[in-house]
Amino acid sequence: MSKQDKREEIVRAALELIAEHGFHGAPMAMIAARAGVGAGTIYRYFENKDVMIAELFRELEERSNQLLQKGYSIDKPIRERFIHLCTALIRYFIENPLNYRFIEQFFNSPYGVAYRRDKLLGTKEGCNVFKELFEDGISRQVMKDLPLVILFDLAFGPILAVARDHILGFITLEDMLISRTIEACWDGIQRQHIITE
Amino acid sequence: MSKQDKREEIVRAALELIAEHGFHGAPMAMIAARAGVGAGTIYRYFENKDVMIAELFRELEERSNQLLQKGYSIDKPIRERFIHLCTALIRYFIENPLNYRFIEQFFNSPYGVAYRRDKLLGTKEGCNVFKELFEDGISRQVMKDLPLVILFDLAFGPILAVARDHILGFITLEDMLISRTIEACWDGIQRQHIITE
Amino acid sequence: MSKQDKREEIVRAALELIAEHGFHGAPMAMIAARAGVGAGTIYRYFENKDVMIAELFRELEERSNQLLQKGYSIDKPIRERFIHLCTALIRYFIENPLNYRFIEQFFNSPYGVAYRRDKLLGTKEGCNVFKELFEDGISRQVMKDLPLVILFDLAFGPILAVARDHILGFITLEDMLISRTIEACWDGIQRQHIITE
Amino acid sequence: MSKQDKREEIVRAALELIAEHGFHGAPMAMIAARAGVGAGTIYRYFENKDVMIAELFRELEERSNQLLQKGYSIDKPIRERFIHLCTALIRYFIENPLNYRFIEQFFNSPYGVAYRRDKLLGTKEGCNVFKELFEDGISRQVMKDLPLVILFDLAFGPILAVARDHILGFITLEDMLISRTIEACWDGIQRQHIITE
DNA sequence: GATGAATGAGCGTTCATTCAT
DNA sequence: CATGAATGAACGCTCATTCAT
Repeated sequence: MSKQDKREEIVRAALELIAEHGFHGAPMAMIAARAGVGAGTIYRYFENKDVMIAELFRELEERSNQLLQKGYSIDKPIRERFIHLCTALIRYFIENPLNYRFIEQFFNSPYGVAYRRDKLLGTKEGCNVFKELFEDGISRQVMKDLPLVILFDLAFGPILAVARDHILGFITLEDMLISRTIEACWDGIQRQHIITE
Repeated sequence: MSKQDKREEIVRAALELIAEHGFHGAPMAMIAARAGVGAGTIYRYFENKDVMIAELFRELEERSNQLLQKGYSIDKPIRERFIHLCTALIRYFIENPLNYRFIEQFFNSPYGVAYRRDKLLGTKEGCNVFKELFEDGISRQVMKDLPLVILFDLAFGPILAVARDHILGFITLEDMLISRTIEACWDGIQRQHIITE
Repeated sequence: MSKQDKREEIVRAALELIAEHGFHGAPMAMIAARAGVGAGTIYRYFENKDVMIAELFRELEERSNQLLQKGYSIDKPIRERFIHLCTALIRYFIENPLNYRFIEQFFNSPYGVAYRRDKLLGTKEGCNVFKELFEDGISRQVMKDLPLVILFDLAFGPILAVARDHILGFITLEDMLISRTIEACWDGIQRQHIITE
Repeated sequence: MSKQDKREEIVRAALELIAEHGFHGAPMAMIAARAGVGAGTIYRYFENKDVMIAELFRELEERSNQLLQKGYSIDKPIRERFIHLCTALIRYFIENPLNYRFIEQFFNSPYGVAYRRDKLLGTKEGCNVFKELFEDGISRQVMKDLPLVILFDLAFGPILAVARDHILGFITLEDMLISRTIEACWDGIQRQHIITE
């Protein structure tokens, strides 16, 4: 097995086990066993468990970011762009439930808080299409003029929640339902128009 | 210290430590120490750690449910009822950040999944004002005709998210912002009217 | 409940629970609960758990000794006396399985070793009919001229074993079988006669 | 220290401490300390304490069974075979007092009861020379026609008892005494002949 | 005197990490 | 390098004993 393969195997095993059993239910020895490597070997690739988890997340994020970009164009209308991104995101979660579960674990942990702090407040910019979109949406007066953080919450709150509920089997998200859910999110985010009875 | 006080201290200590460090970061010995009691004492009040956590959640839930009901009337319009409940909920979280953090931990754990399963699918009814409200909203054609689970996600997703972000210091939710956020949630949930440019 | 009654209840509860679950499976709190007294109360009657167990044994021994003496006469032939005592002993065990189980536990523990040391080597004499019987049997040349300890083992070894196996349900000791078992013990202990084909 | 040595050390330490202080008086940490290994190391060799004890017993049993078979022939007379086995057994116990004490502890515990149940009632046959011998003895009308269980008790009851008393220092079993004790056991078990004064 | 809540040392067991091979 | 056996601190939990009421 090549060095790269070995790393790949460790990452895969860790993702699976953490997604299935949580951080605390996935001992390093078990991860090593599933990866088909020695327990000590993991430490050649990752300084320790925390670092491994953080790096794993980073890799998932990168890959999912690339996915979101596919077919995405900054030239299309805000609404279309929003729907495109959200749909892609839900699809990604539904098709990769392990990834979803891992990401969920990650966010609901001290790692996640630090990560979000960096993302929202820090200078670690550049990579976030959503941020761009929301800033665009606000400045063009298509979206509500709310703090960015809240727009994020209005979008990601429901999206993560429905993905979770689908994965847990509480609902079945077929295309129509995904679409209607995202429309609802959009309704929450968009600047409301004058309404006539 | 009276028996009731001791239990109170344990509950407070557990809540604090679990909120701060998560279930796994809050060993029984640490909880005991913070409560100012012996390690064995906790087991006079709770059968084991799992039971303690479940009971703690149940108590929080009960108290918060009572709070939500205050000033709530089934006779008022759906929208008003929705805003009342959501506002009360966000306020409760903001004013009791430890409770929020604990509840968050609880939901993001096997306990929480089982709990949600009971709540959403099971027959364990009666206590949930939100469920009532959403069913009412759908049948009166005020809310979108989406599965209950999704309406829940459209409401709680953002609410929990903004509460978290406030508690983490990413935003400051003053009254106006709370109000506007909830309005946005409502926009997502309500059936959209015919719009004129 | 009178003081004497209370003590009685504690003794009964301790006997039952220790017989059923062993010394380590019978916590003081459980004994107190079954006796219907407070946990601290036990310590008014017994200095600690060890002392309680020792005293419990002493009481059982005394009562069983009295039972063995019933209908026993030093004037009857050795063989008859042996059979009388052994039969009474087996009967006692069978009819009081809890007592048997407790005594067994006691002997198979540090207490039992110390007790036996006292009984066999020490000066703590006087109360033991068996010792008298065996010494009598040896001096009258009816029993084999073996060390007292070994005669004890030849008699009690099988008796305790069959009682145990009856209580565990491995055999059913009806009268005939008891009688034949004791005869076999006697055959082992008695001086063997000249044999003709 | 090699892997095999380490296991050996653990087994030795466990045997010693359990023999000396009983199962409950031999904590895993103490066993580890005496074996000169870390506490967790034991669990690399044994799933848990119960399994360790059971396996330890199995190993002792196997070795002692092999010992008993040495020089044993099914073609010799019943009596001779009986004496051979019993002598070997007592010798084994006397020369390995720790093994004796451990085995005693084992039998006087839930493990032992289950084991005996299997051995006596179950179908787990094949390995037991004594059972074979007794069945042979009965069918050839050399031994008393008593249930197998009782024959076991008549033989093992005294043997275990004298071994114990030797180990505890209550008697000293030199060859002659061993021989005479076993003869006495045989007298108890054998079918008695017609006797002339 | 009687109580039973409180104690905390001690238990069996786990697991992130190290390091000799 | 890769390994996986070894480690030991830390966990959840029990229970003999104490002592304020």
